Amino acid sequence: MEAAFKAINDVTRREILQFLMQGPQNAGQIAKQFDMTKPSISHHLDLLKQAQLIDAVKKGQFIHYSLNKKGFESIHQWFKGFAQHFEFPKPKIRL
Amino acid sequence: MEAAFKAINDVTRREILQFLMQGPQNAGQIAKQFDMTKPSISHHLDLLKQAQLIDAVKKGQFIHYSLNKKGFESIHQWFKGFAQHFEFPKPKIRL
DNA sequence: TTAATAATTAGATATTCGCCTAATTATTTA
DNA sequence: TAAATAATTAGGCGAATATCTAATTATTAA
Repeated sequence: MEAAFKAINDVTRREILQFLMQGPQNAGQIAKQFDMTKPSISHHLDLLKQAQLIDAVKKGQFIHYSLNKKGFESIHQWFKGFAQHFEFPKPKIRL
Repeated sequence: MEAAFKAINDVTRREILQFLMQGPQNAGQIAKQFDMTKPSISHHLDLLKQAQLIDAVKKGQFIHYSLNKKGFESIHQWFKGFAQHFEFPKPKIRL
């Protein structure tokens, strides 16, 4: 969970996730979307993978990246409690 | 939104949010929960406030902190798109 | 088997982050 | 009004982060 919070705390990585909503893409296609070097993107992909927010599958010399449900679930898990809190606030004591 | 992602990317701040689910608390009560100096906690509270994840109301020499729906909504907003992508079970709660 | 392509790993650097101690501001109490 | 209490602000420091260039690994094509 730690890794997921860390991963989404960066604009570029969040944009990579959004881009991947269009479907799987290889590292080069992803890098092309950003004004940033490939090594930098590669590093971001690594952090997203560590957080299980994306999956990587090697196909020849390409690596196809796609969204991975697991990382999102761990964030969702954390978030759920607060969602409930706002729906069912502690009753205020009435005198 | 930027501020919210930043704010939740820290264990202490996430624990502060959890503690506040019990209800509003002043800065001293919050600081007592953690093995950390008051200035450090004060800094964390500031970041949480910037992210609108908490509210601060001064009552005499005390400042009462409580959860603020707005910050959570901004996270939810981002998350929603991915939830749809994965078709997570629809939440019973809408923020 | 050499060259080209896709991507990562390594190393350096500037910036941000989290924590501390010391000082300051604001409020209440003696 | 002076002392005590609650909390923040200021300044400093080591660790983590984001980015770059250069080098490396792996695969495909000539």
